[in-house]
Amino acid sequence: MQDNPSIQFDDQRLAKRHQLAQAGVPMYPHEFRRSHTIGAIRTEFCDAGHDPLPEQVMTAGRLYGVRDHGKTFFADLRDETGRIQLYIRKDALPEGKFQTFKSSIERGDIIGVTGRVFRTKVGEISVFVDDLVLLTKTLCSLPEKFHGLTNLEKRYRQRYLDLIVNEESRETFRTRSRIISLLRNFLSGQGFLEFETPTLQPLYGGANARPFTTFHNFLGQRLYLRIAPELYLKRLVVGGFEKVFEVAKNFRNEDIDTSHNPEFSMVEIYQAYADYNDMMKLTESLISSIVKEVTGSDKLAFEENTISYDTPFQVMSMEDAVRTIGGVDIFTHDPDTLRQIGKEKGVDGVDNVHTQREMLVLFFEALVEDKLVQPTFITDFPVENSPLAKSHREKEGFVERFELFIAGMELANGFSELNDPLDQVQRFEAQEEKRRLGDEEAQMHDYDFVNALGYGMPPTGGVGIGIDRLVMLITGNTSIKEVILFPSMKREITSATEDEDSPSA
RNA sequence: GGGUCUGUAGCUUAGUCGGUAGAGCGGCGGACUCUUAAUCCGCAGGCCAGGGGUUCGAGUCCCUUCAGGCCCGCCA
Repeated sequence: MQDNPSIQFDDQRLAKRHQLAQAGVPMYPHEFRRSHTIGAIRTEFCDAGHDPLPEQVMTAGRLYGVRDHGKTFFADLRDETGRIQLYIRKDALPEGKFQTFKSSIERGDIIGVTGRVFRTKVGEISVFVDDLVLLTKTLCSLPEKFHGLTNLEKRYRQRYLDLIVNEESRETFRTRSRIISLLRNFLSGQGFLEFETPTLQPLYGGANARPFTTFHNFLGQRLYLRIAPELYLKRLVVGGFEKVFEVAKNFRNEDIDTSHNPEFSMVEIYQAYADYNDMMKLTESLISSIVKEVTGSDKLAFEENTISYDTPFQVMSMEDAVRTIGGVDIFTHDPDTLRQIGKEKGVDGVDNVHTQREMLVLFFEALVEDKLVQPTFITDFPVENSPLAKSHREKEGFVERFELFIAGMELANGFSELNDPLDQVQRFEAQEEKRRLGDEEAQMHDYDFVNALGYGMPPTGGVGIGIDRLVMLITGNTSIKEVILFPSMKREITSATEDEDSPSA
């Protein structure tokens, strides 16, 4: 049976399965109608006494601890709503059931029980089992009951197993789901419409990143997995939808680390007749309301810090941030002096740039970013780095753009959207020039998009918020892999894949 | 890409100076009708991540491959 080393069924469990089959016990019945979930039993019968209540309940779940006392068993049964103890007595079960249970049903199996609720003499609410039925025989044995599964690689690769045994992990993903649903409610409540735009795109745009490339056989054409939904969502604003958003999976062909996964989730939001100030207001109210709703507090611990999500968040221009936090007043120095200062302060890349504005960005990244622990909007970026943002209404050479930093992480990025089609053409051309010079992450010239702008997009504010990082902050996880159910992992080479042509098949 | 640490039974792990690979949980057999990391007695279970080397002898030392963690670089 175990010829294929990729299959990790447990021989001892296979033997039990065989026993059950011989005895004609159904191992994978089609349904089981519960009268109560475990959580419902706990609420409804919380004041049960030592004598079993008259009412019979039917409930189901996975068996965790099984404590064998000879002619009785105590066992822990768990479903999504909670855990409850079963009290199983030989003399209470139908003829033969006890023996079947004892010999062939074990920890990890999924069973349904019929019984009556009571409280044990040490005070634990339990189900006095009158009958039980096997609902799913498991063939893989569960990790140890006390230490559980701690091996990170295994937790990520076999997330289902992590979820079975690690309540904290289950709680993290429950919270993640809740955050996304609150996000949708928040935006819908303000009149935003949710749309879905292409994931497979003939051109990629909306961010600076290397894409994944694929090929459509029928079209005979190369396609890219989107790096951002931005350019499509703005087409919707051109089309007359004034408040739109998309909860989008983005794909970026870049390295993997504790804050980057090749595919990640982002919500992008666009609002007509709004500017970047409005989008900052929207962003902070969205984030702080989700934090409060999920945790019941506006202060959260993250790493060694306590982060306050009280609004308003701090706002600082990039120039001010570099001056007050980085200690360098960029525009009082010429580029050569800045290069000198940069080298002294360990700022990378100063040899490759020549303007004060470019220096500003480098100084910001090196000296300021990771010091922004409390929620802080950094505003007004140099035009060179922001081909889709509108020029600043007051500061020459800058755009109306902001990024939100929390705990040193970039959490959101938004701007007053560029809607002047000619300006957009020039920005794309500048990007094309960068591409020609070998910048693989410069943006592609999207002619259909500029034509869309040619039909007129109202003044619009937009923002993208990283959902994975938001979940990290709210759940207190410092690795993005802890908040992505199935994080990208390198393929394992098993002996099965090496021995494709062995006679095992 | 660089550095560093890790990989031993299904899981959690011990393994000293290089000398027969040890435990707990889980499993199996036995005892036990209010336990909860149940308890007690007994048993089985290991290609020490893979490959190569040094050695009389390697889980242990060396080289290398694979996978993962962390830090740095790269990257919105």
